[in-house]
Amino acid sequence: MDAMTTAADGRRARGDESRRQVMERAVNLASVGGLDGLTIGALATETDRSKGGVVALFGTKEQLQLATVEAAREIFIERVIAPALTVPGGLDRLRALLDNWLDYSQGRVFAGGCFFAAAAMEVGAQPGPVRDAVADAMADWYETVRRIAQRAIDAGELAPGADAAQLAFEVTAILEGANSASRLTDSVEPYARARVALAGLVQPA
Amino acid sequence: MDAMTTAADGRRARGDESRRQVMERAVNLASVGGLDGLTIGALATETDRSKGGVVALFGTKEQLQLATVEAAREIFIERVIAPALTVPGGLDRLRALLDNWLDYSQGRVFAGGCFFAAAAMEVGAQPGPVRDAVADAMADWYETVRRIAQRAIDAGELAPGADAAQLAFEVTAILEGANSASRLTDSVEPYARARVALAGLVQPA
DNA sequence: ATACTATACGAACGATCGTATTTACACACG
DNA sequence: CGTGTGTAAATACGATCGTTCGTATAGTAT
Repeated sequence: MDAMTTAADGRRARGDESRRQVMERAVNLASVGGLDGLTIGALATETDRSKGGVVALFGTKEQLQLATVEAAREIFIERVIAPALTVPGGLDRLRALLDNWLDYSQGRVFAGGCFFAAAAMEVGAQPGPVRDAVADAMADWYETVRRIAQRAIDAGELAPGADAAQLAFEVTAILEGANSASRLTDSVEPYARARVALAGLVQPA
Repeated sequence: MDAMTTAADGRRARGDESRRQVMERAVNLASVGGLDGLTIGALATETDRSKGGVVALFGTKEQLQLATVEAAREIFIERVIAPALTVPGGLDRLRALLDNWLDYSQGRVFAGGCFFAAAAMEVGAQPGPVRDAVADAMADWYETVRRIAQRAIDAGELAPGADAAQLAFEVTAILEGANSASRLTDSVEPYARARVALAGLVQPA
């Protein structure tokens, strides 16, 4: 029993590829119909698989939901956070982060807009592992914004006495507000309003 | 056939009372489990009725959802908007409106926090009459904030050149952000942050 | 008295839900 | 080569979904 079982297993590779394909659909279905509206049967049909096949890959529905949250998290990091980390820390990085988020939401990386904004409202009042996973992801995001903002403050590029946590709250609220309003009004105007608001919140000292 | 059929109909009165009782439960169930998670069977069980009885009162599930949105709207108006309209127009009325909203959300008038914030994220990507009803309610709310803010601007109690629509967007985003964060973190801290943010947005000229 | 309407129930419908079981096949490894 | 394990389908299970139906009761209207 090797501690590191050789990665060259045709079955594992095949299963991983299947999981990847199913997940690609799952995150989009969930971003539209919610994590609860994401059903094993519909997921199987849309990926040309049997229900049993999906169950074999992910187990119970709750495990499927947790895997979906994790997959969405990876996409979010790849699209929003990682590119911002290539920008020098400070105000520029903070601006890049927020721009990335607006592009991610407006560009409908997930069919239903921001996956986590929808998930947070859906499971926010329903205790359980799925809610915890979503709450963790949101806390991570909030903390990322706070940390990057703090660095901009420390660098003297924002008001010296500014409260990074307060700024993170306001900034994330504006972002989510744009996402929500845009979906409900089928308009991109809220994103323009968000950019105006953010310009006011994130400006040189 | 009178144009105005007399209101004194024992059957109507009995039905209206039944509808009222069922709706009282429906809005709370929906605020926790969503408009889709609101099932006829569960609603019947919780109100000690048969499924057929609930169907007789509301018709299809979609009609039940529409009635639920309308009932929530009335409660929202009663708790948030109406009390603010008793305050003299201007900055005071705007502040009263926002305070009422925070009390309404934090006080959990609906078990799951703001009914419309949850409903908007749930049905925002699902076209249909229910989405339209929620969008209407949200547009009304946004317009109410904008109108009251405009009056404060006209009265010279806010920055003269301020854009009421932009202010309404920012203010509602902060409110929803507090509601969402509070639910996910089981904390009232977001409401304090919201009050700080609103104090900055809504301050005398 | 009669016809009509508005609740309300209880039972059943077909569909779909999540899950479990069984079987078949592909590949790894001793 | 044979044994074990992971992938996947097929099938079936009980539960619950939304809806429909038939029936009963109560109140209104003619």
